[in-house]
Amino acid sequence: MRRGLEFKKKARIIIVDDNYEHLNGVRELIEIESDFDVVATATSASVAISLIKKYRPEIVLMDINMPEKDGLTAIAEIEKLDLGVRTIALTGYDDPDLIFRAMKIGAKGYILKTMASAQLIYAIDEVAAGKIYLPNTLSSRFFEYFQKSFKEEIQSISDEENLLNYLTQREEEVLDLLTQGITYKGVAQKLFISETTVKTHVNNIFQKLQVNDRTQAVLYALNNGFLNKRKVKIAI
Amino acid sequence: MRRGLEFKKKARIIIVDDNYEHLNGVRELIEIESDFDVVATATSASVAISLIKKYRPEIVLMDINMPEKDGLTAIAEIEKLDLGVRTIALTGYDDPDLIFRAMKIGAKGYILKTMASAQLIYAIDEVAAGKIYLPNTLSSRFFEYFQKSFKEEIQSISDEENLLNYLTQREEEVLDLLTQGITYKGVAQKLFISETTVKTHVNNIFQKLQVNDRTQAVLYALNNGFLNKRKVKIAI
DNA sequence: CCTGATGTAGACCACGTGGTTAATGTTAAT
DNA sequence: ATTAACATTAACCACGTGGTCTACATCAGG
Repeated sequence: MRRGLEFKKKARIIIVDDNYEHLNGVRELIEIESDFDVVATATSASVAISLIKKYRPEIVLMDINMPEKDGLTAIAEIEKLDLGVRTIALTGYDDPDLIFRAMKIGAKGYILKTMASAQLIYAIDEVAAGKIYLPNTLSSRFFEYFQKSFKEEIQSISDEENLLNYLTQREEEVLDLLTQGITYKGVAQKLFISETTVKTHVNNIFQKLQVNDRTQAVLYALNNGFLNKRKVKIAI
Repeated sequence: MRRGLEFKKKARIIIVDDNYEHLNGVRELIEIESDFDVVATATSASVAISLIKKYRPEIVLMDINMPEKDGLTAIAEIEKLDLGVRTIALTGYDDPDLIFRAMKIGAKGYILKTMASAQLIYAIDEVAAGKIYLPNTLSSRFFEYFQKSFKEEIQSISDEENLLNYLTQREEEVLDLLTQGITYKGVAQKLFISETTVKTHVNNIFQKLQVNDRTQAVLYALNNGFLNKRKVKIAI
C-alpha cells in the first residue's frame, strides 16, 4: 500500500544478461528512452540475486539464455524471495514451452530481443504499472501450448477405455472412500452396510480395474481422473 | 492443408446469443464492417450445436452469459466435436476465473461486450487467421489468475511442514515403489534387500508421515508432491 | 572417541486384506 | 414373466500387512 505511491514514476530496474554488449545496449536504451532508473546490472544469475536483495528494485530484466545457472531457475528464486520484484524475461527464442514455463513460475512479462525497442519500453511500463504483459504474438503462442496440454490431459482422462466407467454407482462410492485411505470397517460404517459387502464391492472393483490390491486401485483411480472427473467435466 | 486456402477471406461465422437485440447488433456490425459471412445465428446453445454441425463454420461467436445450458459447456462440446471450429467467447464480465476456464476448454478468443466494435472485428480477424486472441487487459487478468493458482499449488507442495522432507533417501526410494502399488516382496527384490528391511523402512515412513497404512502413505505422497517435486522443482 | 543417524535384518503376533463360493432381495429391461 | 444386473450378506482360508522389539554395521560430526 505504502509502496504503491513510490514507483508510480521512476521504477528502479536491474538488468541481467550474460552478453555484455547486449546488456549495455539495453541499459542505454532504457536510460535514454524512458523514465526508469537502472540501479544495477549483472552478467550472471547468482550475482543478480544478491543485487536484488540489496537494491530491492521494482523490475528485473532477466535474460533467459544463460549458461551456468539458467534464467528460469533465477526467476523462480526471485519469486521465492517474495520481495514484490517483478521480473520480465528477455530472450531470443519464442519457443512456446519456454514462454509457458517462464509465465508459470511467475515472470510478469516476456519480450524477444528481436522486438522493437519501443516494445520493450512499453512492456516495462505495463509491468511497472502492476500488469502482466505479453506481446500478442507470444501470448497467442502461449495459449496454443496451454490449450494443447490441457486437451491432452482431458483426453487421457476421459477418452479411450477408462475402466472406471464400468463401475456401478455403489462401487464408485466405495472406491471414493478407498481413495481416502479408509479400511473395510470404516467404509462399512460410513455406508451403513456390513464389512462383507464392502469386501465384495472392493473385489469387484479390483476385477473391473484389473488390479490386485487397494493401493493399485487407488492409483488407477487417481491417474484416470476419478476425482478430477468432477473438476474437469462438471466444473469447467 | 487444403482448407487453409478457403478461409483466407470470407470466414463463415455463427453467432450465438440469448439476447436478441445484441445478437442482431453484432450481426449487422459484422456484415457491414467486415468481410465475414454470418451463415446462421442462434439464441440457445443446443440449437447452436446443431447449426454448427450443419454449416461447419470457421468461427463461432458465443455469448457466455446464457441460462439453460451455459456457454462454457457449449464451447466444451464444440471442441469435443473436433470440427476445427474456432470459438470466440463474448461476455459482459472480465472475471478472471471465467476467462481462465474459457481458455482452458479451448476458446480461441475472449471479448467483452463493452469493447469497441473494431476490437471485435480485429479479434475475429486474428482468430480466423489461426491465432488465439485476448485483448491485453484480459490477458493480463488471465495471467494473474494463472500465476496465482500455480503459486498456491507450488506452495501447498513445497511450503510449510512437508513431512516428506524428513524421509531419508532410502525411505524415499521405498515410498517411490509403494506409490507404484508394489508389495513388500516386490520392493525387496527391486532394492536387493530383505523383505524385513523393507518392512522396517515402511514402518518408519508411516511414523514420519503420521499415517497408518500404505494407502494413506501413498495418498500423502501424491498430495504433497512426492513425484511432482521433480516436475515442479527441477523441470521448471 | 563416541554418539546419533542410517541401513540392514530376524522373530513374533494380531489383524487387515484378497480370493472364492453361495445365497437372497430388488429393480430395470426384454 | 423372465432374465440380467446390482446390492446385500455369510463363512472360510491363505497371505499380506502393521506394530514392536531387538540387534548389528557403517559413517559423519562433535
